[in-house]
Amino acid sequence: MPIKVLIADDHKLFRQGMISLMRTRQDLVEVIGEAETGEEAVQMAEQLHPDVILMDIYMPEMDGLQAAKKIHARFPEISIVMLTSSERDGHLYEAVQVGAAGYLLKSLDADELFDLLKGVISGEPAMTRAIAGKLLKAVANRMVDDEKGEQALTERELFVLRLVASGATNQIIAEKLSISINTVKSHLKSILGKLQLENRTQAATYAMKHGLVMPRDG
Amino acid sequence: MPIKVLIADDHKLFRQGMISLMRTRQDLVEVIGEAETGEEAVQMAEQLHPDVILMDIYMPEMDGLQAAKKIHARFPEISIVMLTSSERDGHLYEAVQVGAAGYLLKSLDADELFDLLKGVISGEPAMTRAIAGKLLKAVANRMVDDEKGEQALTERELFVLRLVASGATNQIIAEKLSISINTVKSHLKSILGKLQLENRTQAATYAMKHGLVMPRDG
DNA sequence: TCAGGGATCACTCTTTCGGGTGAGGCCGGA
DNA sequence: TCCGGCCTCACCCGAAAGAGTGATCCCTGA
Repeated sequence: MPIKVLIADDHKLFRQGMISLMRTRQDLVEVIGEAETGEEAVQMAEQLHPDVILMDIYMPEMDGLQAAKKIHARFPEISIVMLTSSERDGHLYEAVQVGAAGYLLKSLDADELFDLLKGVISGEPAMTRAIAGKLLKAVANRMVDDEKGEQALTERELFVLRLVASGATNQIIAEKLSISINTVKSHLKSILGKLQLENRTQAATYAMKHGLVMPRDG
Repeated sequence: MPIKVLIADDHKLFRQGMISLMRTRQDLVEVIGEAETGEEAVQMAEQLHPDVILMDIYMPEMDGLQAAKKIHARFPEISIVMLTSSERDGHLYEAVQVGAAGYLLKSLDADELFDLLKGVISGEPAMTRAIAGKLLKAVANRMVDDEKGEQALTERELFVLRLVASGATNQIIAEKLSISINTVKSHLKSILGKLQLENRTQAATYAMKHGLVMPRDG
């Protein structure tokens, strides 16, 4: 019995390509559905109960990480494998946190993908060595950070940081969050302190590097 | 005789998917090669002389737009169709200027792609109505020639931009380049003008998005 | 109950940005 | 030869940023 796969990706050409590819390995995998948005992915996961969902991150309406979170909460038996072009570490970490069973890049080879899918249904994580290495480092760094007493950013600070990265001035940020510019400065100072940065420009590049911003192109 | 196609995209899975798709229409198209980087695309265009190149924009080493420019200059008979997920207008305009014969989104349907490819080899532009509409508007607004056209940064400006993205202040940049802070300001003003940005923070995120900064571990 | 952290805000002060304007030297194309 | 772009620099000025200090309110955990 082939592995039942749901493909969630907003690029129709990519979906069609994957379907065409998987048709060459009908013994192993069977695409039982496609979703174009995160919303659709959640609905189809409920209706079709696939074994595995190949989920992109950038999708309209609801991104793949949010969709994965919802699906994993309701159907933990479904293995969700993020299949994306994003090499942002932040996306990887978030994927792990929302319960993804794997994180693969679209630069992967099709045969490797098939191999990893075989493992996934028996509970193995689907990821390349490079990705696994990143996770290890992250865990190690997290421990080091904890010992150092380094603090994570609060929700509010993350929000401010995202806006800073978008190029917004403190005044604009204040208006968007309906708070005073003094508060924005206060948050920003806290951000710079926690991340050991010197100015908003460094904060912006930090945010980009760690995938805290979601550009709608790529 | 099928249309000879070269696929340039850094995502192996996407390339394999496209090849698998095109194999279903062997009467119409034949994939004669793949390229993973812009560099490779230029080389393979020279070696293989395809009829059409399906070119992604984001690629390592050299992006698709630069590659298209080089290829078009040397082999104007090759039709270069940008096949990307970028809905950024700037990319579209730039594509037109480097001589691309078409601009398509990956959200396209495979059958539509095949139809458009048929037209391309007889000289028709490959684009959807939505894209064509954008171009019309741009021409009407004289945006292509007047504003979006000349947005190429000079070497000096690129250098300044990279330093801006690293979080350096104008003073620091001036010291690193051994010029006065006034000159740095002058360059930065020019950068902001060309890229239609408002401040250095936006310039920094722009630099990150366009890979102008050397990626570091972290 | 009390300490501590988070979110909010005010006020001051110095530095940095970024716009405006103008200008000189250099170099390559029309 | 002249025009235009590039790189360089200067001065002015208002706006924005960022450091410093202190304060209030709320919530949570020891």
